[in-house]
Amino acid sequence: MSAIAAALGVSAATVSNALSGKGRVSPELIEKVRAKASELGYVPSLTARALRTGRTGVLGLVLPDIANPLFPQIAQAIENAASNAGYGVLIANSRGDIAAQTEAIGRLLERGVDGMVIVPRRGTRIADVGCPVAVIDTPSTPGNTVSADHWEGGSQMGRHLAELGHRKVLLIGTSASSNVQNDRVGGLKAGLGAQVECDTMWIEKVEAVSGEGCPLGLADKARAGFTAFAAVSDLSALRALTELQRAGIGVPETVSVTGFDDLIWSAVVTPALTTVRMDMATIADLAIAALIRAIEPEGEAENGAEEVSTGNVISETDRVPMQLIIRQSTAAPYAGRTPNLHASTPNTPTAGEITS
Amino acid sequence: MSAIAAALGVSAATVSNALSGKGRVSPELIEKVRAKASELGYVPSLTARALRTGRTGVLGLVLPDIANPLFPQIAQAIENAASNAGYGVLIANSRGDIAAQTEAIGRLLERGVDGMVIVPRRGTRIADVGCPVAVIDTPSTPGNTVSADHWEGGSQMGRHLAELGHRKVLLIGTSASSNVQNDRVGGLKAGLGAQVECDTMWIEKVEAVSGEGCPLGLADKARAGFTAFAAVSDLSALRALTELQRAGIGVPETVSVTGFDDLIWSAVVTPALTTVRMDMATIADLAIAALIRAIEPEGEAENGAEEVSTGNVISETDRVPMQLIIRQSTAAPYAGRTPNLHASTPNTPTAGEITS
DNA sequence: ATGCTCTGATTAAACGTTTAAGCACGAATA
DNA sequence: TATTCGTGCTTAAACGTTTAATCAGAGCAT
Repeated sequence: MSAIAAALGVSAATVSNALSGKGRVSPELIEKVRAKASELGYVPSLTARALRTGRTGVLGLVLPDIANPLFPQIAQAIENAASNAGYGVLIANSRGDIAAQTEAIGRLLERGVDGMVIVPRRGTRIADVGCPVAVIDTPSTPGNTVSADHWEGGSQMGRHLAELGHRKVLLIGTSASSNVQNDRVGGLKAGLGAQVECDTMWIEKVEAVSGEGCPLGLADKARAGFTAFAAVSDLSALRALTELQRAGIGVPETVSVTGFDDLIWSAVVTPALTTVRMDMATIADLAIAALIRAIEPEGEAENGAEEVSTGNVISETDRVPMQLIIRQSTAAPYAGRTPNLHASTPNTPTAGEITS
Repeated sequence: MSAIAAALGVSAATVSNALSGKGRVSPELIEKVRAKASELGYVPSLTARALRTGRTGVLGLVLPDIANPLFPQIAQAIENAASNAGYGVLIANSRGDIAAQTEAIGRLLERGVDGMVIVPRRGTRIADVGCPVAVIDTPSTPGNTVSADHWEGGSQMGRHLAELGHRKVLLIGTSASSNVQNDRVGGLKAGLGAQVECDTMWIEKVEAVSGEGCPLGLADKARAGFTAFAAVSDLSALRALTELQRAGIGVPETVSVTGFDDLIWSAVVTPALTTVRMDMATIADLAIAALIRAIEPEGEAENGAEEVSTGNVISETDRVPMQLIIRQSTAAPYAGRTPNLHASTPNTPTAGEITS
């Protein structure tokens, strides 16, 4: 920057003003400065700027169990939204335990992030950490900034299943302590309506008894009359799907299987999974926007309130709708009441056809 | 820091020296400074330090298609290794195209990262970017810093299959232009040995003809005598597994299916997938170590070479072994020559057993 | 006693910005 | 004609460190 100033015979301050458009600089000079800057290949030192202004232009992203297959989607969406807004993204993982989570938050704070988005480990509440925080969890948890409307997504899926004619469905979740899973289950039940019988299986509980990775006994359930298995995540859906297939139970001819999140493999397995997808892009946009609103000084806020708020930030809309994606893993139940049984599943050839 | 200096009646420089142990400070004073520092809850300003020293303590991580399900593993391992070494990790995604990749690199550079680890989009070569770079690709590509020994992993898997008695196996990859997939295929062929017949199917090619997500026609292949389907990634393996199951072909009783990478679902599907896992933790450690070696001034390098190198950095070992994980999706072929056919698959009950 | 070296500390500059305050000058106002 | 004002720029301080250079004093050999 001083090089530009020297080359043009002006002061460094003027160059700064010219480039930022803040002070009073003549239009012609601004042009000359711009020209010289790009001629010299000037890139501002974000470090120096950070030191002076106290803002680093970096946001932290803390994720719970990083092994979560949803992570790529989230990270990508956040990174995208942040970099569109001119911010960088520093990652930190709070693998599992709460101690690691607070430690990760501490590390981000030390690096001077201007704010952070946290998708909390299930059940944890984020205390005031000393910088603006956007929490992505589920609308029903207090302190949530923005998230997918998991309840409504479940309800869409429930209606889909009910409309197909299912009257006895098994809901499958992993952990009963997860807010988002509970919301999804709640929505599912609501969408299915009062006239359909449903039961909920929490995988964590059956694994506590029978060991990790144990069979879920889904074939028995099918024999007991369940015609649909609505998992609350695609991973569980995949588990259900393969277990049923292995047992020789046709999906979707005999029973239907559904998931949540539209993970990478959902479209690729046979039969392709019917699922519901969250709109991570707009969730990320909203979260970042809320964060930035808290970070950057409000133009009109003349009086007081100069401090950036240091707690959880809020968004104008805290829930964004999910999208039902109907693929091949759902159909009317084998003994369904719908008359056009086969017509409703044109894309699902029988085993014989698929191998021909 | 000046607060500490004032409280103790010494100069700020002395405090700095005391805390860093660099200058000449009396032991007692060092103690007092330490005490005062923690009493006052002093945290150094990394920004100011960065401005002064020119090093930010931040590493960049640029990932190819961020939707890659391997991403969580990589990100977690890198973040872990970096933060153990006292560095932060800034992420950037080069979704697909090369332009985005160079743009992402540029953004990281602007933020003043001290170095970056790049897992390149398949086929791209990383030019000198102006800071130390660790490339994680595959040992056979030039410029690679460190990576899993994909070839050797393939060879392990090949031997496993050959030992089980398979004599005709189908290799399944997605893209023929991927270096790591080619290495895996090469290793597979070598491990299978000369006496087993094998064919390679590139999914990208069949999808170019039949459309994305089309059936792969694997049942036909099974009927044509292939007894094992060795995919070069777990995603393809999953696709193969479900397609075969759907067609009523038993895995592993009739044919075996294997994958690569031990992704999240591999252990959870039925039958659990036999696969080979890469040791991302030590890969990340090596990459970060190599990077840091290039970044931090060598203690003994008195003369010249003060500049940090600005190109691809090298590691003492460029390949780390993969680990074969044998689960339930592999067994001797139905018509195999091995006499103890059933004894070799104790963990794989038949369909009838699993549903009892 | 004088000069030398070693020790423990201080001073001051520097990193590259931003920004409040000041200054000179010409135009508009009284 | 004297005062005020707006414009276009400069000066200087500040952000919080690090580090080279300097310095005062003590111990020690000459």
